[in-house]
Amino acid sequence: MPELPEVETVRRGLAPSFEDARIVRVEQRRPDLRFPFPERFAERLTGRLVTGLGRRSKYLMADLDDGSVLVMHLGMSGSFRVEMGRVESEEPEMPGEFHIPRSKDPRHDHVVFHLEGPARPDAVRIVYNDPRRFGFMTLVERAALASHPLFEKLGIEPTGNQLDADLLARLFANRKAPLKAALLDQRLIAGLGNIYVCEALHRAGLSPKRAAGTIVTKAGRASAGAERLALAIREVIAEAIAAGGSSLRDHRQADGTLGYFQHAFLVYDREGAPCPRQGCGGTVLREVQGGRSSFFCGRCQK
DNA sequence: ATGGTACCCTGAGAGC
DNA sequence: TGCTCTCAGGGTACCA
Repeated sequence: MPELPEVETVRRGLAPSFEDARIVRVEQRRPDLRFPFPERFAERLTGRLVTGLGRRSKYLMADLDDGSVLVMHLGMSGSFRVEMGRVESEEPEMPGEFHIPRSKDPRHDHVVFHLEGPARPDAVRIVYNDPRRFGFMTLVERAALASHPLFEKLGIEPTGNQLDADLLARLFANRKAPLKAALLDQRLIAGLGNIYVCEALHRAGLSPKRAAGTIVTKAGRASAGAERLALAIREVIAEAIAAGGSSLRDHRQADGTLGYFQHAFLVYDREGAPCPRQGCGGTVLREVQGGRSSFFCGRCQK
């Protein structure tokens, strides 16, 4: 499901169950997802205390008390759900109790973490479900994280003020790849995906097909477009996180609730709709770039 | 180094 | 109903 706002939403949903809990058992139900699980995966996790749950780009990382980090990526279709108590029974939920999401398709429940922790009186299970199996999990020593192949080339987070027009200009200078491709390049900016790139480009009034280097002036300075783009990226990401991410195809968050940012999409998956920009009058188009759909207004995105 | 493509996998929805 | 086709929020390997 995940771009950065969805992964951050998952992190916040899982943190109360994961943090300060002990992993008492791990069910690893197949040898691989996108990649093989590491050797002795379940064994290395069993007995560990989870000291924190973080996020870098689209990766979730659970810090463990032995100095290792459980790194998890959701791919396209991965999701977690939290189960508490006797979820298999038909007992009605207690009033005011959490909604307990049942598995949509238990065949794709690939990993189950059994936890004991202080957050809730009941034992907790965290279940990873991933029909397409583009997600993966691995274990990395914390001291080796920065130099790990997954992380060493990752670009900056599109949150906070670090991403400004000048940095964007530096990253994109002289690049001939389209803006769409440059924004999706995780080595430049880490965490953007197809939806939020489409949305940010529309907000900034920039065409996804325009060469990335053209948002830099001849003098090597950030253009007005670069200013708008940096702002648009930070805003759309912040708004999406605040909304609990986007829930496409009924994809639920860890606590069973749905994010609602999909209702704020201005162009994504809106081919043929009138451009929502005031006074534009254009139409939202869909064109494939690099094998993925770009949604944009052909009139106001230059 | 840079940019483009094919491919990994399953499920949902459209069209016939 | 059932078939076939296309598409899907990601990333990597490999090519020119």
